[in-house]
Amino acid sequence: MNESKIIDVANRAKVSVATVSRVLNRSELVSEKTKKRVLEAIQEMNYTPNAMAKNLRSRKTMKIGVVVADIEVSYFAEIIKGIENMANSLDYNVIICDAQNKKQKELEYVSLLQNRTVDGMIFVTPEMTNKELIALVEDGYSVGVIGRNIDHEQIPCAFTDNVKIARDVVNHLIGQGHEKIAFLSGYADAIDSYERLEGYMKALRDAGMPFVPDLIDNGDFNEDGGYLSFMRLREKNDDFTAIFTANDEMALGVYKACKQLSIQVPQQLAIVGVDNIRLTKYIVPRLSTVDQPKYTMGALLTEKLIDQMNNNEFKDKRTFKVESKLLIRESSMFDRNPVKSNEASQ
Amino acid sequence: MNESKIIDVANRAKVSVATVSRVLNRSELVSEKTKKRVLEAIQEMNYTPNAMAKNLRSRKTMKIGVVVADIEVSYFAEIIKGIENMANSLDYNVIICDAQNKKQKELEYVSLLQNRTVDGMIFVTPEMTNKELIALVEDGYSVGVIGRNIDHEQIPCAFTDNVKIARDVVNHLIGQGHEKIAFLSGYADAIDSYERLEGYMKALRDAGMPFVPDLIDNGDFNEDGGYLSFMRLREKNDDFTAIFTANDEMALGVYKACKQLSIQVPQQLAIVGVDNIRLTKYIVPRLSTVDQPKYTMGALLTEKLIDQMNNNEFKDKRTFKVESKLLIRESSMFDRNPVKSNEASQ
DNA sequence: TTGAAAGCGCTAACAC
DNA sequence: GTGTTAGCGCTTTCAA
Repeated sequence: MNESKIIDVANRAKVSVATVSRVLNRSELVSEKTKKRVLEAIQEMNYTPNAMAKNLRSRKTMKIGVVVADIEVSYFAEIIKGIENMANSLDYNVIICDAQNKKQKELEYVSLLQNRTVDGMIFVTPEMTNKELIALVEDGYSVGVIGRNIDHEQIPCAFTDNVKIARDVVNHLIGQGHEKIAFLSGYADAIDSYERLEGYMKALRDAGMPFVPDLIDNGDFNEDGGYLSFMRLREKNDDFTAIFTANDEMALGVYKACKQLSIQVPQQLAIVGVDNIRLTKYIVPRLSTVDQPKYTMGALLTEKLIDQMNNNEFKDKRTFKVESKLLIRESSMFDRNPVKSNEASQ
Repeated sequence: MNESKIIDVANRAKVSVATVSRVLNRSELVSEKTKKRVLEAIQEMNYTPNAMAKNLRSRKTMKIGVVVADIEVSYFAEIIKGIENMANSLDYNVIICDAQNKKQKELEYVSLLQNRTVDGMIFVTPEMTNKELIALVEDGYSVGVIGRNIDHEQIPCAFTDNVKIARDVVNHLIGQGHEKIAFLSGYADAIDSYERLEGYMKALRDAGMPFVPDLIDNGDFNEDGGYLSFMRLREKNDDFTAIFTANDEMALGVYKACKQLSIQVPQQLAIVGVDNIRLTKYIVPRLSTVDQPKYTMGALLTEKLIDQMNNNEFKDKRTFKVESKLLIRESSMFDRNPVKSNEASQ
């Protein structure tokens, strides 16, 4: 165990602790000669600064927490990579908090912010409400959000245009000749669900198609929820020929149901999801979906949040609206002579 | 921001800081009446203890770090869940360190141990060598390992019997009538690779089958590596009818190659992987694999490590060898009249 | 350019 | 059962 402390290094180098601290943190204030002596002492003693003491004194931890709904879902994993790489490059460490889809856990993780274990926190979860997040910020904590846009001066946000995503998808399905298109929403109260529903309705309206409430149901953003929701949908109305699910996980549930019910995809039912999770390229038929630049959202938001925490504000933008891209694959492309799509391999 | 500190609470409750500290940490030492007053004060002031100060003074952080090779791979994600749930139940927090398959990053994360950001660290990565890990422990740090067995008194380990895994797989393939079975290894120097190779050879020997070096190649535990390795294998020797890949990711690479080369699975080539990652159930044909109780390994090891860090040693076992289970699915089961396997849905 | 010394907020002897 | 107080190891004024 490394038991040596700054005073030991100071003694060995025949300087004061202040000087050692300076070469560690603000070495430009120390003469070359002294610096060299101190560095040697550090080396010889294999000294490592105690982060706890340093954090306490400097009132910073150089850590940010990231609360995700479920670490296993690749949508989150990729965002985390973006966050982590950017944070590391700015000398911050990242604490990943896996809420395992439990709101209770998310709330517990908030205490890491409150007890100063982390300097700031990024939420990538639909569970925390805008109100709760705003309350945290008003309390003085640094918070960033990925996946939605919260209208608050001090909350950096990275997100995609959900309305546009939904419109793109529905327009694509209409273009394929579908006239009855179902929509499988996430949690009814999640902002994503709401915005995607809005885009769905707008696209229908633009095409002069009727809006049928029976063609809509709420899942809960995961596979089982998608399965159950699809089954409910069929009870209400079973003549739709296409379905748009608010995320890929729910689309997997629809695949499962289709298999059980011997429904051919895409011949009898076209399916399109959102997120472009890894699985979508491996299932058969491959799932059409919407790719969100997840890594980019994570990186941009992190850069902004850290900048804000340090009061630099050199990035004047608070929000980052990134472009999503519809990826048309076999699940929604019924064509006996399929052309090679330029997006087929993405 | 919560600016109140323990002295403020003490003043408000008309007690000393020591008493406040006691109700916070060892409340059995405080009278009911006093405790109630203190708790009220805490509530009223919305006080949260400063973790940095607490950590510094108590020389504990109540955090453990987990270094994984790649957070996106579901094999790691599930282990993390096991670690996290056990740790949380013992009042520890978990810092996940995603090495993104870079050894350099893993080394950087070791500094979190050295600077006391975490009390202990769990390595779930083939990259760190036994030697490096032992050096850390000899230096006085608390370290646990998942995925292999390091023969050192102070390193708790959770792992499966890799030799048995390989034997089970190869025996299954032999049982299916295969006589030329290829083996796609991971990194040549990873302990997993070595042990699985050993099991592969033993199974062949037991069956009186020849060992053909040309039927072996080294991938690197990921999809692309599996693809490339399979291609090399075919150059050397293309008459094998079955292939055992040291993990599922590499099997995915083989699937890709088979698709390109129009090789039918399992009719022309049977494939079996290891890990039972989520994807294996979604690809077509579903991949036969070996399930390791990942969640259990994470949980058991964490319990032991934390116990050891606190010098309780109430768990006398240092190593946890958990049972793996061969899951036979369509990728290795060529049968025109397939029976419903009891494991088919796992 | 360097050193002395005052804390950061908390825990845990030790005293009562 | 409760209070007093000395640090935990570090950074940062302030003075030299």
